Amino acid sequence: MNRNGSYKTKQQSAILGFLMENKDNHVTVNDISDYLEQEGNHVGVTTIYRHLDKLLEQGLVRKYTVDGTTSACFQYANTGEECHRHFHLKCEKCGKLIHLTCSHINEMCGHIFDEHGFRVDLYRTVFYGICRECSEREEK
Amino acid sequence: MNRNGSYKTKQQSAILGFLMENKDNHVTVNDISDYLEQEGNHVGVTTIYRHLDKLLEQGLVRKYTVDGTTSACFQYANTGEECHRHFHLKCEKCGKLIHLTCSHINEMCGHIFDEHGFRVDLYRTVFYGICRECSEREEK
DNA sequence: TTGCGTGCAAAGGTTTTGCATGGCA
DNA sequence: TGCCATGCAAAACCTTTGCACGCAA
Repeated sequence: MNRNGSYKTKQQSAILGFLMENKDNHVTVNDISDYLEQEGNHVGVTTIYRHLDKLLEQGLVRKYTVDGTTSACFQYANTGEECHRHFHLKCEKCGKLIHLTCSHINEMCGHIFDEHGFRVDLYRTVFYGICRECSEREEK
Repeated sequence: MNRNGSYKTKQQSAILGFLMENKDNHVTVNDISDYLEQEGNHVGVTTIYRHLDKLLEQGLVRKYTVDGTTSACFQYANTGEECHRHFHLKCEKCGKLIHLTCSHINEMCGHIFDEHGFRVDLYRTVFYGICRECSEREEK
């Protein structure tokens, strides 16, 4: 980090710190802004966008958009393999976004690639459906 | 169509017509607006957004966000029942929509339901990724 | 001191909402 | 006639850009 003449600043480490704390979830620029504000640590959104752009270039975060949302989602990119198995379930009833780690998914993506030549991008893919709670609520 | 007290209008059929003509590609609100304008058939963007919302609810179009673009993409969706049985791959490079029937996917959905209580709606779910052709093109 | 970092304000773009008018049935 | 549909304008958002000032090294 901090290559070719860039400075270390409080804002930078605050943003990166929040991203790392939430490495299991994606966050929006608003999430970051609100959190820092709440911490009594105001950082302008401009600065947040600019840091995210840099982190993106360095490959330290991933950016994606989830269907049905308007703003971009960012997530700290851990280098572990698990993140390739991390996928998203979106409940169409309550809107809840579920983060799930499951080896079956990985297996299936491998199959799709081997058999059909299509490389699935799990970061971008969201499974729509009905979550357990909403299913149970419906049955009554 | 035209259930519960909705009217048929020129704008409606113009929009749907354009979507159907371009069912192999995704289009943006701007594409629709520009095309209709060019045809001497002005339709306000508000109207386009409202129709797309309705069509989305009825499952007649799909909505995507493709990385690197700012505006949402829409694509006419086949209404055939087969679409409930197979699943969809969307190439992020060329925009192609691939319909695939594969037992692995059903197996995996069964697993997600059994293990995680989440009932996946294959009709609404789209797998994002890169298709074989675009992969091969990239390698060069 | 030097030059990048910051943040406000403003601009640019997409999507939504309010409201008066138009048009289908 | 009774509603829904339409479209303009304006608002609401998200994101980027310009510019003066702040701050790390």
